Amino acid sequence: MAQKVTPMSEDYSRWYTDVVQMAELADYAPVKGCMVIRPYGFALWENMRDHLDRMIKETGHVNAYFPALIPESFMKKEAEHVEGFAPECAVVTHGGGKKLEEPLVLRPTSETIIYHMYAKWVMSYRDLPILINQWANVFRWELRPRLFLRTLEFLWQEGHTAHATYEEAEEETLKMLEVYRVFAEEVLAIPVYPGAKSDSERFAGALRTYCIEAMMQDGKALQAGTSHNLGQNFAKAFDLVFQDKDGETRHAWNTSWGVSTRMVGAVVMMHGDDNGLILPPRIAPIQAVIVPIYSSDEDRAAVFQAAETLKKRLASAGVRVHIDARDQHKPGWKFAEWEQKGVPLRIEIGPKDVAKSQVVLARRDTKEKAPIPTEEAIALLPGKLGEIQGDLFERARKFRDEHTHVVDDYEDLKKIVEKGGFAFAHWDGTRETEAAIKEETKATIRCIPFEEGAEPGRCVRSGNPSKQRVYIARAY
RNA sequence: CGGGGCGUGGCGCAGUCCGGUAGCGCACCUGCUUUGGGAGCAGGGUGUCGGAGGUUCGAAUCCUCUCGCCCCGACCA
Repeated sequence: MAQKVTPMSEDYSRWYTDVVQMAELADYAPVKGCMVIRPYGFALWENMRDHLDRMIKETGHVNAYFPALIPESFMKKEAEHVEGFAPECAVVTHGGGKKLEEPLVLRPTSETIIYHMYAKWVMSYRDLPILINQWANVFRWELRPRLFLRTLEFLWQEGHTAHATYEEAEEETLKMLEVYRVFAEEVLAIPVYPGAKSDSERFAGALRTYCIEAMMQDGKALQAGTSHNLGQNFAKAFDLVFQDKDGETRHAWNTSWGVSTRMVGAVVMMHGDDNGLILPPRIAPIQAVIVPIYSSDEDRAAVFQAAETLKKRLASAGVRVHIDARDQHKPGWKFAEWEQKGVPLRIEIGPKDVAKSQVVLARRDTKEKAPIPTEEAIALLPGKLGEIQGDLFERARKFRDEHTHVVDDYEDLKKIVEKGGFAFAHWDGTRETEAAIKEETKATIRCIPFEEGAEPGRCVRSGNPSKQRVYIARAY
């Protein structure tokens, strides 16, 4: 630590990398494209994971674990799936000192092995639905890795369900997208646009893909979660059939949905500033850090006693508190370090405070700092954390709204995505137009919203009739 | 896979053009003074100069090969 991060305005990419490393969220591993998630980063991920896990369980799902090694032949059973994932698969060819008869793929996602197993477990409509989630690592051989955003191995949850009808599968797909929206907005304080992906952005093997799209502070889009209605594509490839009420044998309908450690990157890019990370209180590993200030031994003892008492009382009020008891650093150094690490609230206690039964409270996001009577601080702190959570979301939403522009002119669209921001424009719905836009602007159709912009118009690129507006932006 | 940059104490770098005792900052250790926004002084330890060959009396420096990483562009959560 003891260094400053590159200012966001100077170089956004470097700012991001600096923040991640200086906050000790992650570090580069010896293998290119791999990273180590450090304890502080992992604590953050655990908090995110625990919230989401609860939400997934509350919607009726159970956790299980499927293996990371998948027979290569499985990956080839669903045509689109093979084509989509083949280039980024890592393959194990040797084991036990011998060349394997059949190579094993390190899962890039687990549809194939999971539906193979479901096929064994399902006989009748009474066995449906199957609502399973797993927390796992997956591997995708990315050519251009970035900490948390794109690494060869990453952590995620993947839900895989099987249903008796199309309608039920579609309902499940949308239900989980909504879970993700709530998770992003209420837990991570990241506002998102939910919607559907265009055909060319669809998951390999899915009927339809839905997503939530967030806007980072450089105006680029980040896909924060996806939910797929897989139709019967995998059921057909893996003989996942059941006997229905009427005695007929039918293929099941599947869905899958996932959120990954990429979300950690989203939190960094969404809320951070030039002093480092800013964490939403709901997921911050430490919500309030107490920095004791002292010079003489007597002061030190008195200050620490006050700090310990305060810590106990706050902890019993449900606040995650940490006392920075290190002797080797001066208070100013500690202030800077905890700011880099994004701790929402800092509590300073010095001899003057002890004498007056007060503490100094400082907010990470607004930099506000003021003395406050200790009793009052204890009473108001949980609420303060909630207020910060809300303010972060509002600030992010304001930023996003200010950088989302309704456009009807192609030149305007080019300028907007170049500068950083979302264009909300009409699109004729064709693959050709989408490809042309991408070619000419490096921006893609991020999502087709469910309701907003559903009025007829003319495609911003082709001039052909359009049924509705879509979000277009450059993306991570 | 194309373009660019870089490998030298734990970290960040200088030294390489023009070969001649391997240096600086930070960090670390000890001591004293300090402590309300990244402390000061004194003392101390730290290197197969990414690797392999070669040229030379002598290579971090020159030559050949090689490995790795980072950044920017085409694909992806």
